Amino acid sequence: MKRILIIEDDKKLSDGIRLAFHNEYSCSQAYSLQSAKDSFDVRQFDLVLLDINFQDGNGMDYLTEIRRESSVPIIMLTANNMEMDIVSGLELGANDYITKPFSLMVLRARVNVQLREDGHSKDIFKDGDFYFDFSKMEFLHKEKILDLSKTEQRLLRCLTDNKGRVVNRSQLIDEAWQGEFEFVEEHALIVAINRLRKKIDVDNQDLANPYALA
Amino acid sequence: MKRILIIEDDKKLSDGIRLAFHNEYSCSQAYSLQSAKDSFDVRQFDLVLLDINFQDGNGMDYLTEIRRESSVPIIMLTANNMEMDIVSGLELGANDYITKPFSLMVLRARVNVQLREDGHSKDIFKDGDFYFDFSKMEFLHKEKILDLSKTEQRLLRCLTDNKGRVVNRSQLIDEAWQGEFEFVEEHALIVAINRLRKKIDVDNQDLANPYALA
DNA sequence: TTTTTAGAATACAAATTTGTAATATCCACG
DNA sequence: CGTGGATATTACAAATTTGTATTCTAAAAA
Repeated sequence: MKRILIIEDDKKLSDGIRLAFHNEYSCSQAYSLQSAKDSFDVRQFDLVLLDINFQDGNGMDYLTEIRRESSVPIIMLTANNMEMDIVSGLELGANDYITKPFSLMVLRARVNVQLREDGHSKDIFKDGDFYFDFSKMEFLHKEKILDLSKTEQRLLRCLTDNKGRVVNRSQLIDEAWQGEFEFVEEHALIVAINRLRKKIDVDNQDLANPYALA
Repeated sequence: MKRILIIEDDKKLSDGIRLAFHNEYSCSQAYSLQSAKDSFDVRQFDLVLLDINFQDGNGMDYLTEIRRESSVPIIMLTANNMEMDIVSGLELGANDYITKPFSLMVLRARVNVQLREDGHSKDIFKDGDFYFDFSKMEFLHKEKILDLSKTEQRLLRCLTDNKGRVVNRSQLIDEAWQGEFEFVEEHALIVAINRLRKKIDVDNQDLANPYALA
């Protein structure tokens, strides 16, 4: 279960969030900036909800501090709906900015967006028995790890980015050899594709017949 | 320059956005769903701004349609600030949802979040002369491409994810060998790190002295 | 049917990557 | 100073990846 750190001095609100997320996420709570710093390492979390106004400091400063050492998704959660606050929050590295009062449903939806593994995000591809996480270099078919070489990964990326489409050769070549293809003959692509197919070993039409005449 | 497709039937607004983005992004405009479908291939864009209410259909349906074939970032741009619309927009695969009226500054900030390459995003690391894009498998040092092997990439990922910190061996081992390390002796890690260092060839303290005793 | 052509499959050598071992270096501690 | 422990470096062989050549197959054209 993914872990969320709620840094929010309004205990009612904080508890409400934790309760609302109870089934989906494992929440930890800090009621002040200092206690957040003392008790938690943001790196241990998959997402941080961060308020701005605290007795003991400014959440925006803490945002900056976090961003110096981590790129954990951060959603600012605040009553300040001043344009400038939103803009600077996002520019300082926040991933989203929600102004109070907000609905827990909407908050949940926005949290889900940050944590999505549903294939709607750029780097995760999900289809049938396949699960590819390009950013983690994790390629699964029915839970089984596919060990792909670098070119295979690049080809696969090009194919999944164009799911349902016929990808022509030059596209695949561009993706896999990025400009260094002058030194290689086109037939290498065929072989590379062939090897990729063998590894993923499917008759999945999308992947098995991935390109057409250039 | 990154390309944005604005699908919005309010021409004033659409033009306003294009104008506001003029210096940063290259915008194309569609004033109806049909013209968007006819004239553009969303795949050619880095981001889509999508309204919901059109004469000729529902933006939400088009969102779903796009998501069947592409994971291009999509920001819904709409007067509907009904909770349920927001929730379902995000669930259907939108990356953000902005309700009209909105400030162009805020819109810009939210667009920038989606397109950020500033190292605040999970998969891009930027520091000094280094630029690593893990999701694209692109590793640069002063514009020069670093050709990293699979384990090197994984180790680097572990190190950049923990920038500024000392990473202990077991962490690196977990990241690079993901559970298959029983068959390998620990010294392999040392050698792998060594090779990585040689490739990135630096005395950058962060990277050159990356781990401590387990 | 035969021919032609594009693509698939196999084989093999060159290049790269990877694990292990052997050796060298560094540094804290006595 | 040395010695011991830890890390660094180098070397080498095994495994993997990759490019090219060759053969095979299938389907369209003649």
